[in-house]
Amino acid sequence: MGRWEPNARGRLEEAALDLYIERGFEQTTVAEIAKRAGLTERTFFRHFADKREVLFGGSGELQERLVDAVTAAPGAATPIDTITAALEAVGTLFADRHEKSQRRQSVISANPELQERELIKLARLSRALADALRHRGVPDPAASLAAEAGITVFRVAFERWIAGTGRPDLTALMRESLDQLKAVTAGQAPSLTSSNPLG
Amino acid sequence: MGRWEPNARGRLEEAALDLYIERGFEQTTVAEIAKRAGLTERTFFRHFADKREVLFGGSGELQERLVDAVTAAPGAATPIDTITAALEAVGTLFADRHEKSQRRQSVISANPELQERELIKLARLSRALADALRHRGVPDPAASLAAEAGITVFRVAFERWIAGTGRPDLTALMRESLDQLKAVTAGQAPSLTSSNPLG
DNA sequence: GGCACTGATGTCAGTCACTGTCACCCAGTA
DNA sequence: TACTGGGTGACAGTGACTGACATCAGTGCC
Repeated sequence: MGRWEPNARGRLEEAALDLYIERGFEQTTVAEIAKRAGLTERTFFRHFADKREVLFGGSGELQERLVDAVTAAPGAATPIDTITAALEAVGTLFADRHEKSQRRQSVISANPELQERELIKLARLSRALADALRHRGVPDPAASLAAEAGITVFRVAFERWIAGTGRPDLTALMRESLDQLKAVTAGQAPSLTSSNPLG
Repeated sequence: MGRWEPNARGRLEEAALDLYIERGFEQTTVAEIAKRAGLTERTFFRHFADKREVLFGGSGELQERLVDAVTAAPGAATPIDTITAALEAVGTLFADRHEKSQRRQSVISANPELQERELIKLARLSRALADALRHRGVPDPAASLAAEAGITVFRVAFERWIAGTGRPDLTALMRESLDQLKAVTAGQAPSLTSSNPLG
Protein backbone atom coordinates (compact mmCIF):
# COMPACT_ATOMS: atom_id res chain seq x y z
CA MET A 1 0.00 0.00 0.00
CA GLY A 2 1.14 3.46 -0.76
CA ARG A 3 1.16 6.42 1.50
CA TRP A 4 -2.06 7.77 -0.05
CA GLU A 5 -5.20 6.31 -1.59
CA PRO A 6 -4.35 5.17 -5.10
CA ASN A 7 -5.47 6.73 -8.40
CA ALA A 8 -5.73 10.34 -7.32
CA ARG A 9 -6.16 11.43 -10.92
CA GLY A 10 -9.04 9.06 -11.54
CA ARG A 11 -10.76 10.10 -8.34
CA LEU A 12 -10.51 13.73 -9.37
CA GLU A 13 -11.96 12.96 -12.80
CA GLU A 14 -14.88 11.10 -11.30
CA ALA A 15 -15.59 13.71 -8.62
CA ALA A 16 -15.44 16.48 -11.22
CA LEU A 17 -17.85 14.84 -13.66
CA ASP A 18 -20.31 14.04 -10.87
CA LEU A 19 -20.24 17.60 -9.52
CA TYR A 20 -20.45 19.19 -12.96
CA ILE A 21 -23.60 17.18 -13.55
CA GLU A 22 -25.06 17.83 -10.09
CA ARG A 23 -24.45 21.58 -9.89
CA GLY A 24 -23.25 22.64 -13.29
CA PHE A 25 -19.71 23.43 -14.37
CA GLU A 26 -19.59 27.09 -13.33
CA GLN A 27 -21.26 26.47 -9.98
CA THR A 28 -18.61 23.90 -9.05
CA THR A 29 -15.37 25.10 -7.48
CA VAL A 30 -12.09 23.26 -7.78
CA ALA A 31 -11.91 23.16 -3.99
CA GLU A 32 -15.16 21.18 -3.93
CA ILE A 33 -13.88 18.69 -6.50
CA ALA A 34 -10.69 18.17 -4.54
CA LYS A 35 -12.55 17.77 -1.28
CA ARG A 36 -14.85 15.10 -2.74
CA ALA A 37 -11.80 13.26 -4.02
CA GLY A 38 -10.12 13.52 -0.62
CA LEU A 39 -7.39 15.84 -1.89
CA THR A 40 -6.52 19.52 -1.92
CA GLU A 41 -7.08 22.16 -4.57
CA ARG A 42 -3.34 22.40 -5.16
CA THR A 43 -3.15 18.72 -6.01
CA PHE A 44 -5.94 19.11 -8.56
CA PHE A 45 -3.79 21.61 -10.44
CA ARG A 46 -0.84 19.26 -10.32
CA HIS A 47 -2.85 16.68 -12.28
CA PHE A 48 -4.80 18.99 -14.61
CA ALA A 49 -3.74 22.25 -16.20
CA ASP A 50 -7.10 23.85 -15.47
CA LYS A 51 -10.66 23.21 -14.37
CA ARG A 52 -11.75 22.16 -17.87
CA GLU A 53 -8.97 19.76 -18.66
CA VAL A 54 -10.25 17.20 -16.15
CA LEU A 55 -12.92 16.22 -18.71
CA PHE A 56 -10.49 15.68 -21.58
CA GLY A 57 -7.98 13.16 -20.33
CA GLY A 58 -8.91 10.58 -22.96
CA SER A 59 -8.07 12.64 -26.02
CA GLY A 60 -4.49 11.43 -26.09
CA GLU A 61 -5.50 7.83 -26.65
CA LEU A 62 -7.85 8.79 -29.47
CA GLN A 63 -5.12 10.75 -31.22
CA GLU A 64 -2.66 7.91 -30.85
CA ARG A 65 -5.03 5.41 -32.43
CA LEU A 66 -5.88 7.68 -35.33
CA VAL A 67 -2.28 8.48 -36.12
CA ASP A 68 -1.20 4.84 -35.84
CA ALA A 69 -3.89 3.81 -38.30
CA VAL A 70 -2.81 6.45 -40.80
CA THR A 71 0.78 5.29 -40.51
CA ALA A 72 -0.24 1.67 -40.96
CA ALA A 73 -2.38 2.25 -44.07
CA PRO A 74 -1.15 0.78 -47.39
CA GLY A 75 1.22 3.06 -49.20
CA ALA A 76 -0.98 3.20 -52.26
CA ALA A 77 -4.09 4.33 -50.38
CA THR A 78 -5.46 7.74 -51.32
CA PRO A 79 -5.74 10.37 -48.56
CA ILE A 80 -9.47 9.88 -48.13
CA ASP A 81 -9.07 6.10 -48.00
CA THR A 82 -6.37 6.50 -45.37
CA ILE A 83 -8.63 8.72 -43.28
CA THR A 84 -11.43 6.21 -43.68
CA ALA A 85 -9.19 3.48 -42.32
CA ALA A 86 -8.29 5.66 -39.34
CA LEU A 87 -11.95 6.27 -38.53
CA GLU A 88 -12.63 2.54 -38.72
CA ALA A 89 -9.81 2.00 -36.25
CA VAL A 90 -11.40 4.17 -33.55
CA GLY A 91 -14.98 3.09 -34.12
CA THR A 92 -14.81 0.52 -31.36
CA LEU A 93 -12.96 2.74 -28.89
CA PHE A 94 -16.18 4.07 -27.38
CA ALA A 95 -18.23 0.90 -27.74
CA ASP A 96 -18.62 0.26 -24.01
CA ARG A 97 -18.60 3.88 -22.90
CA HIS A 98 -21.89 5.07 -24.35
CA GLU A 99 -23.49 6.11 -21.08
CA LYS A 100 -20.42 7.83 -19.68
CA SER A 101 -19.92 9.61 -23.00
CA GLN A 102 -23.49 10.85 -22.82
CA ARG A 103 -23.01 12.16 -19.29
CA ARG A 104 -19.78 13.90 -20.21
CA GLN A 105 -21.25 15.36 -23.39
CA SER A 106 -24.30 16.71 -21.55
CA VAL A 107 -21.94 18.79 -19.40
CA ILE A 108 -19.98 20.03 -22.38
CA SER A 109 -23.13 20.92 -24.30
CA ALA A 110 -24.22 23.18 -21.44
CA ASN A 111 -20.98 25.20 -21.28
CA PRO A 112 -19.34 27.30 -23.99
CA GLU A 113 -16.02 27.20 -22.14
CA LEU A 114 -16.00 23.43 -22.35
CA GLN A 115 -17.02 23.54 -25.99
CA GLU A 116 -14.00 25.72 -26.67
CA ARG A 117 -11.76 23.11 -25.08
CA GLU A 118 -13.40 20.34 -27.07
CA LEU A 119 -12.93 22.25 -30.30
CA ILE A 120 -9.23 22.78 -29.74
CA LYS A 121 -8.82 19.09 -28.93
CA LEU A 122 -10.47 18.24 -32.24
CA ALA A 123 -8.29 20.79 -34.00
CA ARG A 124 -5.21 19.12 -32.54
CA LEU A 125 -6.48 15.77 -33.72
CA SER A 126 -6.88 17.25 -37.17
CA ARG A 127 -3.37 18.65 -37.10
CA ALA A 128 -1.94 15.32 -35.99
CA LEU A 129 -3.79 13.55 -38.79
CA ALA A 130 -2.54 16.06 -41.33
CA ASP A 131 1.01 15.63 -40.07
CA ALA A 132 0.69 11.86 -40.43
CA LEU A 133 -0.60 12.27 -43.97
CA ARG A 134 2.23 14.62 -44.88
CA HIS A 135 4.62 12.06 -43.48
CA ARG A 136 3.20 9.65 -46.05
CA GLY A 137 4.00 12.16 -48.79
CA VAL A 138 0.60 13.79 -49.16
CA PRO A 139 1.20 17.44 -50.04
CA ASP A 140 -0.64 20.46 -48.67
CA PRO A 141 -3.38 21.55 -48.79
CA ALA A 142 -4.66 18.06 -49.60
CA ALA A 143 -3.34 16.71 -46.30
CA SER A 144 -5.01 19.42 -44.21
CA LEU A 145 -8.26 19.18 -46.09
CA ALA A 146 -8.45 15.39 -45.90
CA ALA A 147 -7.71 15.53 -42.17
CA GLU A 148 -10.37 18.20 -41.65
CA ALA A 149 -12.85 16.14 -43.60
CA GLY A 150 -12.10 13.14 -41.42
CA ILE A 151 -12.56 15.05 -38.17
CA THR A 152 -15.78 16.57 -39.45
CA VAL A 153 -17.11 13.13 -40.25
CA PHE A 154 -16.06 11.90 -36.82
CA ARG A 155 -17.73 14.79 -35.05
CA VAL A 156 -21.00 14.61 -36.96
CA ALA A 157 -21.17 10.85 -36.43
CA PHE A 158 -20.22 11.16 -32.75
CA GLU A 159 -23.03 13.68 -32.16
CA ARG A 160 -25.52 11.25 -33.67
CA TRP A 161 -24.07 8.40 -31.65
CA ILE A 162 -24.50 10.41 -28.43
CA ALA A 163 -28.05 11.35 -29.40
CA GLY A 164 -28.95 7.70 -30.03
CA THR A 165 -30.46 5.41 -27.45
CA GLY A 166 -29.53 1.79 -26.79
CA ARG A 167 -26.22 0.87 -28.36
CA PRO A 168 -25.91 2.63 -31.71
CA ASP A 169 -23.04 1.65 -34.00
CA LEU A 170 -20.52 4.50 -34.20
CA THR A 171 -18.67 2.89 -37.09
CA ALA A 172 -21.82 2.65 -39.18
CA LEU A 173 -22.68 6.27 -38.41
CA MET A 174 -19.22 7.35 -39.53
CA ARG A 175 -19.58 5.45 -42.80
CA GLU A 176 -22.92 7.14 -43.44
CA SER A 177 -21.57 10.61 -42.68
CA LEU A 178 -18.57 10.07 -44.91
CA ASP A 179 -20.81 9.03 -47.79
CA GLN A 180 -22.95 12.11 -47.22
CA LEU A 181 -19.90 14.38 -47.22
CA LYS A 182 -18.71 12.84 -50.48
CA ALA A 183 -22.13 13.41 -52.00
CA VAL A 184 -22.31 17.01 -50.83
CA THR A 185 -18.87 17.99 -52.11
CA ALA A 186 -19.59 16.24 -55.38
CA GLY A 187 -22.36 18.79 -55.85
CA GLN A 188 -25.26 16.43 -55.46
CA ALA A 189 -28.62 17.73 -54.34
CA PRO A 190 -29.26 16.40 -50.85
CA SER A 191 -31.37 13.29 -50.44
CA LEU A 192 -33.29 11.81 -47.55
CA THR A 193 -32.66 8.23 -48.53
CA SER A 194 -30.12 7.44 -45.84
CA SER A 195 -31.25 6.82 -42.31
CA ASN A 196 -31.73 10.12 -40.59
CA PRO A 197 -32.99 10.15 -37.00
CA LEU A 198 -34.00 13.79 -37.22
CA GLY A 199 -36.16 13.22 -40.27
CA MET B 1 -19.99 66.19 -27.82
CA GLY B 2 -20.44 63.54 -25.21
CA ARG B 3 -19.32 63.58 -21.67
CA TRP B 4 -16.32 61.34 -22.37
CA GLU B 5 -13.87 60.78 -25.17
CA PRO B 6 -15.76 59.01 -27.96
CA ASN B 7 -15.40 55.39 -29.09
CA ALA B 8 -14.40 53.77 -25.81
CA ARG B 9 -14.84 50.32 -27.33
CA GLY B 10 -12.58 51.06 -30.26
CA ARG B 11 -9.90 52.54 -28.01
CA LEU B 12 -9.97 49.41 -25.87
CA GLU B 13 -9.63 47.18 -28.95
CA GLU B 14 -6.67 49.16 -30.21
CA ALA B 15 -4.92 49.31 -26.83
CA ALA B 16 -5.44 45.58 -26.31
CA LEU B 17 -4.02 44.55 -29.70
CA ASP B 18 -1.01 46.82 -29.24
CA LEU B 19 -0.26 45.48 -25.76
CA TYR B 20 -0.82 41.86 -26.76
CA ILE B 21 1.80 42.35 -29.47
CA GLU B 22 4.21 44.28 -27.27
CA ARG B 23 4.15 42.04 -24.20
CA GLY B 24 2.19 38.97 -25.17
CA PHE B 25 -1.38 38.09 -24.27
CA GLU B 26 -0.74 36.47 -20.90
CA GLN B 27 1.70 39.13 -19.75
CA THR B 28 -0.86 41.86 -20.35
CA THR B 29 -3.38 42.67 -17.61
CA VAL B 30 -6.82 44.08 -18.26
CA ALA B 31 -5.95 46.98 -15.97
CA GLU B 32 -3.08 47.90 -18.31
CA ILE B 33 -5.32 47.81 -21.36
CA ALA B 34 -7.89 50.02 -19.66
CA LYS B 35 -5.26 52.47 -18.50
CA ARG B 36 -3.82 52.85 -21.99
CA ALA B 37 -7.31 53.49 -23.31
CA GLY B 38 -7.93 56.07 -20.57
CA LEU B 39 -10.59 53.97 -18.89
CA THR B 40 -10.95 51.62 -15.93
CA GLU B 41 -10.84 47.85 -15.76
CA ARG B 42 -14.54 47.75 -14.89
CA THR B 43 -15.40 49.57 -18.10
CA PHE B 44 -13.41 47.06 -20.14
CA PHE B 45 -15.67 44.30 -18.86
CA ARG B 46 -18.76 46.32 -19.71
CA HIS B 47 -17.71 46.31 -23.35
CA PHE B 48 -16.20 42.80 -23.60
CA ALA B 49 -17.23 39.61 -21.88
CA ASP B 50 -13.63 38.65 -21.18
CA LYS B 51 -10.01 39.43 -21.96
CA ARG B 52 -10.09 37.40 -25.18
CA GLU B 53 -13.26 38.77 -26.67
CA VAL B 54 -11.66 42.14 -27.38
CA LEU B 55 -9.96 40.55 -30.41
CA PHE B 56 -13.13 39.09 -31.90
CA GLY B 57 -15.47 42.03 -32.31
CA GLY B 58 -15.67 41.63 -36.08
CA SER B 59 -17.05 38.13 -36.21
CA GLY B 60 -20.63 39.33 -36.16
CA GLU B 61 -20.27 41.16 -39.45
CA LEU B 62 -18.71 38.13 -41.11
CA GLN B 63 -21.54 35.89 -39.98
CA GLU B 64 -24.14 38.36 -41.18
CA ARG B 65 -22.63 38.52 -44.66
CA LEU B 66 -22.34 34.77 -44.99
CA VAL B 67 -25.91 34.12 -43.90
CA ASP B 68 -27.30 36.86 -46.12
CA ALA B 69 -25.52 35.37 -49.12
CA VAL B 70 -26.93 31.92 -48.40
CA THR B 71 -30.41 33.35 -48.10
CA ALA B 72 -30.01 35.28 -51.35
CA ALA B 73 -28.78 32.32 -53.41
CA PRO B 74 -31.02 31.01 -56.20
CA GLY B 75 -33.53 28.46 -54.97
CA ALA B 76 -32.25 25.82 -57.34
CA ALA B 77 -28.61 26.05 -56.19
CA THR B 78 -27.14 22.94 -54.61
CA PRO B 79 -25.80 23.21 -51.05
CA ILE B 80 -22.18 23.36 -52.18
CA ASP B 81 -22.99 26.01 -54.78
CA THR B 82 -24.79 28.03 -52.14
CA ILE B 83 -21.79 27.83 -49.85
CA THR B 84 -19.53 28.83 -52.72
CA ALA B 85 -21.65 31.92 -53.30
CA ALA B 86 -21.41 32.82 -49.61
CA LEU B 87 -17.61 32.54 -49.67
CA GLU B 88 -17.47 34.77 -52.72
CA ALA B 89 -19.55 37.33 -50.84
CA VAL B 90 -17.01 37.70 -48.03
CA GLY B 91 -13.90 37.50 -50.16
CA THR B 92 -13.61 41.27 -50.32
CA LEU B 93 -14.41 41.89 -46.64
CA PHE B 94 -10.77 41.70 -45.63
CA ALA B 95 -9.30 43.26 -48.76
CA ASP B 96 -7.97 46.41 -47.08
CA ARG B 97 -7.23 44.83 -43.69
CA HIS B 98 -4.36 42.54 -44.58
CA GLU B 99 -1.79 44.09 -42.28
CA LYS B 100 -4.11 44.39 -39.29
CA SER B 101 -5.31 40.82 -39.86
CA GLN B 102 -1.70 39.68 -39.80
CA ARG B 103 -1.00 41.50 -36.54
CA ARG B 104 -4.13 40.07 -34.93
CA GLN B 105 -3.42 36.56 -36.21
CA SER B 106 0.15 36.65 -34.92
CA VAL B 107 -1.23 37.18 -31.42
CA ILE B 108 -3.78 34.40 -31.78
CA SER B 109 -1.20 31.99 -33.15
CA ALA B 110 0.91 32.47 -30.03
CA ASN B 111 -1.86 31.68 -27.55
CA PRO B 112 -3.92 28.51 -27.20
CA GLU B 113 -6.59 30.37 -25.21
CA LEU B 114 -7.14 32.70 -28.13
CA GLN B 115 -7.15 29.81 -30.56
CA GLU B 116 -9.95 28.27 -28.53
CA ARG B 117 -11.98 31.44 -28.88
CA GLU B 118 -11.30 31.59 -32.60
CA LEU B 119 -12.41 27.99 -33.04
CA ILE B 120 -15.71 28.53 -31.28
CA LYS B 121 -16.34 31.61 -33.39
CA LEU B 122 -15.80 29.52 -36.51
CA ALA B 123 -18.05 26.81 -35.10
CA ARG B 124 -20.79 29.39 -34.61
CA LEU B 125 -20.31 30.55 -38.17
CA SER B 126 -20.72 26.97 -39.28
CA ARG B 127 -23.87 26.54 -37.24
CA ALA B 128 -25.33 29.75 -38.63
CA LEU B 129 -24.55 28.61 -42.17
CA ALA B 130 -26.14 25.23 -41.51
CA ASP B 131 -29.23 26.91 -40.09
CA ALA B 132 -29.49 29.08 -43.19
CA LEU B 133 -29.18 26.02 -45.42
CA ARG B 134 -31.85 24.16 -43.46
CA HIS B 135 -34.06 27.19 -43.84
CA ARG B 136 -33.70 26.69 -47.60
CA GLY B 137 -34.93 23.12 -47.20
CA VAL B 138 -31.58 21.34 -47.15
CA PRO B 139 -31.93 18.35 -44.80
CA ASP B 140 -29.43 17.14 -42.23
CA PRO B 141 -26.73 15.98 -42.25
CA ALA B 142 -26.15 17.51 -45.67
CA ALA B 143 -26.68 21.02 -44.29
CA SER B 144 -24.18 20.55 -41.46
CA LEU B 145 -21.61 18.90 -43.68
CA ALA B 146 -21.86 21.51 -46.42
CA ALA B 147 -21.52 24.28 -43.84
CA GLU B 148 -18.50 22.56 -42.26
CA ALA B 149 -16.94 22.16 -45.67
CA GLY B 150 -17.43 25.86 -46.36
CA ILE B 151 -15.86 26.94 -43.07
CA THR B 152 -12.94 24.57 -43.63
CA VAL B 153 -12.33 26.08 -47.04
CA PHE B 154 -12.53 29.58 -45.56
CA ARG B 155 -10.09 28.76 -42.79
CA VAL B 156 -7.53 27.05 -44.98
CA ALA B 157 -7.68 29.88 -47.50
CA PHE B 158 -7.52 32.53 -44.76
CA GLU B 159 -4.38 30.95 -43.31
CA ARG B 160 -2.74 31.12 -46.71
CA TRP B 161 -3.91 34.68 -47.19
CA ILE B 162 -2.35 35.66 -43.85
CA ALA B 163 0.89 33.87 -44.72
CA GLY B 164 1.12 35.68 -48.04
CA THR B 165 2.99 38.92 -48.59
CA GLY B 166 1.86 41.87 -50.64
CA ARG B 167 -1.85 41.76 -51.35
CA PRO B 168 -2.87 38.17 -52.00
CA ASP B 169 -6.36 37.50 -53.36
CA LEU B 170 -8.45 35.81 -50.69
CA THR B 171 -11.24 34.97 -53.13
CA ALA B 172 -8.85 33.17 -55.45
CA LEU B 173 -7.36 31.25 -52.52
CA MET B 174 -10.84 30.15 -51.46
CA ARG B 175 -11.64 28.95 -54.98
CA GLU B 176 -8.44 26.92 -55.03
CA SER B 177 -9.07 25.37 -51.62
CA LEU B 178 -12.61 24.46 -52.57
CA ASP B 179 -11.41 22.74 -55.70
CA GLN B 180 -8.84 20.84 -53.66
CA LEU B 181 -11.45 19.74 -51.15
CA LYS B 182 -13.66 18.49 -53.96
CA ALA B 183 -10.76 16.54 -55.41
CA VAL B 184 -9.81 15.01 -52.06
CA THR B 185 -13.30 13.87 -51.16
CA ALA B 186 -13.75 12.50 -54.66
CA GLY B 187 -10.90 10.13 -53.84
CA GLN B 188 -8.33 11.61 -56.14
CA ALA B 189 -4.68 11.18 -55.41
CA PRO B 190 -3.25 14.57 -54.47
CA SER B 191 -1.51 16.63 -57.09
CA LEU B 192 0.90 19.51 -56.99
CA THR B 193 -0.43 21.20 -60.11
CA SER B 194 -2.20 24.07 -58.34
CA SER B 195 -0.21 26.94 -56.94
CA ASN B 196 1.09 25.96 -53.56
CA PRO B 197 3.25 28.44 -51.66
CA LEU B 198 4.63 25.75 -49.39
CA GLY B 199 5.79 23.64 -52.29
C1' DG C 1 19.72 -0.83 10.97
C1' DG C 2 20.69 3.70 9.30
C1' DC C 3 20.66 7.20 5.78
C1' DA C 4 20.06 9.98 1.78
C1' DC C 5 16.93 10.65 -1.86
C1' DT C 6 12.64 10.73 -4.52
C1' DG C 7 8.05 11.95 -5.42
C1' DA C 8 3.25 12.82 -4.39
C1' DT C 9 0.92 15.57 -1.43
C1' DG C 10 -0.22 19.54 1.97
C1' DT C 11 0.13 24.51 3.39
C1' DC C 12 0.18 29.24 2.58
C1' DA C 13 0.58 33.53 0.42
C1' DG C 14 -0.08 35.88 -3.67
C1' DT C 15 -1.81 37.63 -8.53
C1' DC C 16 -5.36 38.53 -11.57
C1' DA C 17 -9.71 37.65 -14.27
C1' DC C 18 -14.20 38.70 -13.54
C1' DT C 19 -18.69 40.26 -10.87
C1' DG C 20 -22.10 42.87 -7.96
C1' DT C 21 -23.28 47.14 -6.21
C1' DC C 22 -23.61 51.82 -5.61
C1' DA C 23 -22.46 56.55 -6.62
C1' DC C 24 -21.72 59.98 -10.12
C1' DC C 25 -22.48 63.08 -13.82
C1' DC C 26 -23.90 64.74 -18.28
C1' DA C 27 -27.37 64.25 -21.72
C1' DG C 28 -32.07 64.67 -23.42
C1' DT C 29 -36.90 65.71 -22.31
C1' DA C 30 -41.11 67.34 -20.33
C1' DT D 1 -36.46 73.09 -13.07
C1' DA D 2 -37.11 68.30 -12.27
C1' DC D 3 -36.69 63.81 -13.90
C1' DT D 4 -34.73 59.93 -16.16
C1' DG D 5 -31.32 57.04 -18.61
C1' DG D 6 -26.88 55.47 -19.96
C1' DG D 7 -21.93 55.25 -19.68
C1' DT D 8 -18.56 55.57 -16.30
C1' DG D 9 -15.71 55.25 -11.70
C1' DA D 10 -14.90 53.25 -7.08
C1' DC D 11 -14.68 49.41 -4.24
C1' DA D 12 -15.23 45.08 -2.25
C1' DG D 13 -15.59 40.72 -3.16
C1' DT D 14 -15.00 35.38 -5.29
C1' DG D 15 -12.46 31.92 -7.34
C1' DA D 16 -9.01 30.10 -10.80
C1' DC D 17 -4.35 29.41 -10.92
C1' DT D 18 0.85 29.79 -9.39
C1' DG D 19 5.22 29.72 -6.68
C1' DA D 20 7.72 28.35 -2.70
C1' DC D 21 8.48 25.48 0.93
C1' DA D 22 7.34 21.66 4.26
C1' DT D 23 6.06 16.81 5.02
C1' DC D 24 6.69 12.02 5.00
C1' DA D 25 6.16 7.03 3.21
C1' DG D 26 8.72 4.29 0.05
C1' DT D 27 13.17 2.88 -2.13
C1' DG D 28 17.74 1.75 -2.68
C1' DC D 29 22.30 1.81 -0.89
C1' DC D 30 25.87 1.21 2.64
